[in-house]
Amino acid sequence: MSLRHGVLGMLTSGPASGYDLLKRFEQSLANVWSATQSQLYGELAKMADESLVEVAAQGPRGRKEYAITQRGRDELQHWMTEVDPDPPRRSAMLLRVFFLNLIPPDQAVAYLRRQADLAAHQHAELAAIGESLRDESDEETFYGRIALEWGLRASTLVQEWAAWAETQVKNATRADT
Amino acid sequence: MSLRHGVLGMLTSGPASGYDLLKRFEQSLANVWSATQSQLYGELAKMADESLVEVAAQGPRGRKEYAITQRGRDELQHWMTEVDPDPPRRSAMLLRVFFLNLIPPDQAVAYLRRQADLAAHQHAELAAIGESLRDESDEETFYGRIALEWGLRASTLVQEWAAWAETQVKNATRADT
DNA sequence: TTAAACATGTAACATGTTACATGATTAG
DNA sequence: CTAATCATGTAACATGTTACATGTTTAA
Repeated sequence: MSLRHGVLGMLTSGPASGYDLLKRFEQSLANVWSATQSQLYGELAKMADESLVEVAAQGPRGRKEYAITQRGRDELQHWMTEVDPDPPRRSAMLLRVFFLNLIPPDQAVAYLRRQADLAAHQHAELAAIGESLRDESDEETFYGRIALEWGLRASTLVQEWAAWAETQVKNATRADT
Repeated sequence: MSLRHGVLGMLTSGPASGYDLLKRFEQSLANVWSATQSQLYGELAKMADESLVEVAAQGPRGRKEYAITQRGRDELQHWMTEVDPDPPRRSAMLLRVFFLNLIPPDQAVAYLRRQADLAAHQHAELAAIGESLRDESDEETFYGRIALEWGLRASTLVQEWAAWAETQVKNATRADT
């Protein structure tokens, strides 16, 4: 149920339409909580039903600007301070690692290198976002930078871990023969 | 569509029933790919329809032992070597970080400390699993250990990052006044 | 004899993805 | 005038969770 909290959080910086929200999810939240257009419109309707948001204004092309209500603020507050985040329960990358014994060691090594490469690319992308934030000063982006730092460290971790794993596989292979 | 690949991977070490598979998912795969009983029975039925697995034997209490077929092995091989794993698209923990500006700095710090604590607990649990694997020798557990090492490093990362973030928040707060 | 473990299956519901359908407004 | 952007909505389908329903076998 975190999509709604993402929406509520976005609405704290001002009213927005479903369309606006989609852009914001794609831009700033893409790496943290993805959402599709379809999901957003559906969730906004449900949240309006439950009075967590309300239609504050209408615009051209049937545009509906939603604003967060007090109930919405309360719900967001509660979620922020009293609900522990669920840890991620699934990693497609690690699931494959579990079954790497099913392919020859050289292919396992290729898999690990590929993961390191993907992580390097991700690191570069995140670093670019960091660069683009260079001018923008604090307040608005402060915690965005904190989250960004997590991403930077996580992608470095994958690269280091994959390199370590590669040496493990090679040692084991040599010891085998 | 990775549940089915998890099942296929499990079945490479021999035939198993839905019940067996559930235990194995709970024990060894819990941190990597979770699955419920309901999901497993449903997926096994679908996979049998598609000839990726077959009922190899029946046992007491209506027990059905499924075995992987050649088609299943081919599918698994393809997934392992030719399909890039999807990166995780959602982190409830980081989503909250994005909105930490909505709560007072001392509460934001409390949030970060809580995440560090949770990560420390997770690290301890994983270390215990590592200990329990101490006796068990290679082959079977080799790549499990590699995956475990990822978990250990990831939980350390969260602790270090949270500590760093805490200093950032404190510096910013002091500079503010 | 009775509790725990074994064993399967399904219904209801929540969440998430892709594709389709429709139309208004703006900028070049 | 016409392409891009703005804007909403829904249908179909896939995936995932919780709860219910049912019955057998084994071990204490």
